[in-house]
Amino acid sequence: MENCNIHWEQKSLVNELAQGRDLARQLQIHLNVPSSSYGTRELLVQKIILSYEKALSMLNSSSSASGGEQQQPTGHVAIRMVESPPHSLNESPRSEDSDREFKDHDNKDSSRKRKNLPRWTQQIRVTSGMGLEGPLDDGFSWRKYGQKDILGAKYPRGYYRCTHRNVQSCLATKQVQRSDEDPTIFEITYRGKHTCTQASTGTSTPPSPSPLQPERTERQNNLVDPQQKQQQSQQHTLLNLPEGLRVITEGLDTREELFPSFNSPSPLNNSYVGSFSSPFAGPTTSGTNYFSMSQRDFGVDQNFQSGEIISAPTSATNSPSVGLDIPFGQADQLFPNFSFDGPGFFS
DNA sequence: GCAATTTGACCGGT
DNA sequence: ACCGGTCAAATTGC
Repeated sequence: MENCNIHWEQKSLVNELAQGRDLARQLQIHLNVPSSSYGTRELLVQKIILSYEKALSMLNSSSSASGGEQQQPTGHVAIRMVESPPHSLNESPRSEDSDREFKDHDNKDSSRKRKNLPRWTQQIRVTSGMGLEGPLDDGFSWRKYGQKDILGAKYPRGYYRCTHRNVQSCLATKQVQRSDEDPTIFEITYRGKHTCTQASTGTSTPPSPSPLQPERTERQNNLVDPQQKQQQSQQHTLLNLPEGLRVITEGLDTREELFPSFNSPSPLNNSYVGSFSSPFAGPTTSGTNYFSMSQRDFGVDQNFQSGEIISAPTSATNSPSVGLDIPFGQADQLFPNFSFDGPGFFS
């Protein structure tokens, strides 16, 4: 008897999710149609949100008997995508970065300069209580290779590259800069797509959380340094994280599909379970859309405890090497955990 | 002892 | 010349 009930609920849930997906598709179409009005889009967004909210509530009521704190405990992670200035990317053959190592060898024809690599920015606000580990941990293994004081910036900028750069020539890098105004905000600029297969490393990278060490040049001892400790998960134990994830997509008129999974009927785990969180919770971003997603299906890092992620896709270019890539190829990087490999990371 | 981080130097673009 | 990004030797942590 109970099974029937559960089945029914599952069906409803799937239904709801499918509806949300369809709505999202519609929205995508609308985004591509310039004639589409904001109102229409807004409506679609509302519908999507509603749909996800329903789904989430179903999940909450039925399963998740554990605690029921599926919604939004104390922490939130808000992601804000802001379209960044066009940044005319002239594909000048010669470009900035000094990859001596690569350059010296045989870089003549391979114009795969880092300039051509996709690039976007993510702003993360860390709310009290949460270690910075959370938002700063995006599921990838980064290795710090530099730190620089930036002109006009109060805090130094950290430079990170993929740990597997040498072994797998993964050119992904990122920069972490703390906002001087809001020390709770970290601006993380990603560059390049991860070509490495991290999760498979035999040696389980210890999730060794690097202790938060204060930067030397800092003036505030309150805040911790942008230290990334990533851990690759060999097993995507998709724990249902109680955290709520607020995604603020702002000015996302990029025709690019940031969320390819939304419209791709791929049988994979595209099942995004999400719900809309009441607007009150959100910052002032007017005209932005909030998604609150439970992380269960995203395998989102549990470290995301509280904090807001305000992300802004910056100029991105297709990586020449990966012709068939998603335009921005960032969906999987912005939300590395959302894809397949959930950071199994410790507990 | 190894691996990651620190930190000053170096390099290239503007 | 300045500035941002990277390298690599030294240092630190595990």
